[in-house]
Amino acid sequence: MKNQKRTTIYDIAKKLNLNASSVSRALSNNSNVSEATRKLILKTAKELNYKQNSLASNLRKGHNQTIGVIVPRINQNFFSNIIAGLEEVTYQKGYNLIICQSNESYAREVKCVNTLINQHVSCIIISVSADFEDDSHLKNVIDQGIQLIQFDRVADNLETFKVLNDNEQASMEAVSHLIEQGYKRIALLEGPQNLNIFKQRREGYIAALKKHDFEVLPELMIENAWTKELGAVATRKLLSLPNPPDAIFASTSDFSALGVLEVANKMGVVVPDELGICGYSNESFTEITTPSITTIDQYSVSMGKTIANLFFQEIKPESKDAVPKIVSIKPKLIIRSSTLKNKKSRET
Amino acid sequence: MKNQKRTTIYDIAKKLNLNASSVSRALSNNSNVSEATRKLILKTAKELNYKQNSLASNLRKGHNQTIGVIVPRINQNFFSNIIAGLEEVTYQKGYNLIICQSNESYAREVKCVNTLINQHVSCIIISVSADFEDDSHLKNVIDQGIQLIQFDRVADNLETFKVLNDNEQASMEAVSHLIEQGYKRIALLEGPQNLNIFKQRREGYIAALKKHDFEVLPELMIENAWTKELGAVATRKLLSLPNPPDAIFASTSDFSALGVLEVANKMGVVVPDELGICGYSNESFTEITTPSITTIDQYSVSMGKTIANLFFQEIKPESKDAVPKIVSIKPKLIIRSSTLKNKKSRET
DNA sequence: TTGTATGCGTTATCAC
DNA sequence: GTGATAACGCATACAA
Repeated sequence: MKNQKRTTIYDIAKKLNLNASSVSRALSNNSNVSEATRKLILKTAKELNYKQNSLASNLRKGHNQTIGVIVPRINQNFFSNIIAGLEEVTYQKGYNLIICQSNESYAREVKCVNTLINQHVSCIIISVSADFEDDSHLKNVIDQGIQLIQFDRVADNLETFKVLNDNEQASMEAVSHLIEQGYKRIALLEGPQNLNIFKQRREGYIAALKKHDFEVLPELMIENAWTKELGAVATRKLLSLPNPPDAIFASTSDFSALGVLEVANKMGVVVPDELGICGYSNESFTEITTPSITTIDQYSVSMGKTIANLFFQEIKPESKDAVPKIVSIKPKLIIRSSTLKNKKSRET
Repeated sequence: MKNQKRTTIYDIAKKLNLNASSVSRALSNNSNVSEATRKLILKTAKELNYKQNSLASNLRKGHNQTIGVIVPRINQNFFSNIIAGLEEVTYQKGYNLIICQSNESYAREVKCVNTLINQHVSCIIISVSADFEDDSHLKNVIDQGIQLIQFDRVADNLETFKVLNDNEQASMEAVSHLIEQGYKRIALLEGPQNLNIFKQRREGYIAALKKHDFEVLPELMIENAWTKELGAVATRKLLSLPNPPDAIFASTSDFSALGVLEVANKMGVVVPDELGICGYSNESFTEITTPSITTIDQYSVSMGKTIANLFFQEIKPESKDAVPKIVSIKPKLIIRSSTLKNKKSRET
């Protein structure tokens, strides 16, 4: 039962004294075949348990109903939601997804790109790794005639379709919210500045401060505070300053914000009264911490759907000239207890 | 730049006045080619930006360096961790993953299986959907000569490689722990009994009760309590019993346990003193709730690796007769505050 | 070591 | 409406 040969269209043809081409036509279900033979063919195909060989079909047709996806980490909420959204749409269209994770490594990202090129996928959807170096591998994708969509973390200078969050706007709203709540010294936890998203969040932070005539204080901006642990380290450092902040915007992630919260709790710093905390991403845990954490929702599942729809509506139809388009999605500030200084009513 | 033809081995051959077969040999890098021509070929391959067509290669070779994965939901912690683990190992081996999600729908699961068969994947790794009906589609996989590995939620009667958690054992330990903590009436929140995992967890529950000479009370076993919302509903029902439980084992998931906790908090029932709570899965939020939730860790990432290694070590090597093997992984009880009735020291 | 010939399973382009 | 045949790009058995 192991190495048996699978039934092909030839087997069906032979059994029915027909030609393989007729079988192919009948199965592809669009060309000219008499209704009678069509039915006969479908019937015996089922009897013989025929399964098409997509490899052969795609080779012949010169294209592949497959889309490649490269993300830094599959099991990170944001990305697994993106994938879920992508999969939802592509499945409906009969397309398959090949998933790769770069593990935040540039070298591995390059390898993933090459594998997907080899696989002749019709599109590559990518969010680049943290140690992103240059975009030659992405240029290569385009040179090979494969569509490219970047999302979230992108190579800025490369002209491709992009689906982005408006990080700057979101960041500005978050900081403005903190200011409106009466916080006076707002610190920023940042991620690697070679990634567009973190640059934009910094810009939003600065813009909000300036808008409200606040000083931009370098000592309140901590560069490498991406994880929970690093968020905790940064918080200890910040709170021991002679003039410590009274709010921390963990623009990198909710995990970082969680690190902030845990340190504050341990040190007996009352959140939100003595310290406001805002995270980024709306991880599910943010609503069940004590207090619950204000954060920014990126609509990740629906973002995944948007990306897929972009492909099917704008890129695939050859009719249109695919002029790279940038879609920007406005994230939403979710206000929770960790920044509600003035309110008595806390949800948690 | 769009519909250009990609360079093939023929292009390289032509340029060097060689035969395509030599190029093929040089690139596949194992056969007999003189070192000189090999280097020459590799050099011009790079110059012409040659990328192998895996479709053609796989068609010719009759197999595919690709593994198909079908999970109920990609963006569920357990499954995305499994996938991350799988991907880690398969990537090292040069294999690709095609990911599909059944969305807990049997009909869709069948479709996914068929697509993967068409793709000629060399192995299908599956955890079946909640409304799993029968295993004919899985039998089909085997009939087509494709390897099949089931994990976590499996079709019990089908003899295939399986990687399982020892749910019964874990469940028994959890309930025993509750009993040892002094809880006297322990309720069980259950999932659909057509899934092996939930049946086993029930059995573990019953075994633990019997072992400690506790009565098995049907009114304390709530059948459909899978989600946070349903967990909450079940809890309200349980706590309003004339003789309510003093502990609840949410064997379905941590989400369900979270529902229990939230209701308890709202009703002013003190956890763990008046109500012990134990969940299942070790979702990241369980350690940051107040109080933190006792739960069971399934080692999901490493389970993914185990599954992949099973394929590469036991199944792929044709030498061995692939006798379906069942690998059982022992989950770990993570004891946290929500069940530590007797202890003064709480971590949270 | 290199070249020749053939086939993997399908679809597309001809004829008839 | 149906059949014959070539081709997609690559790998391999065989001959040279």
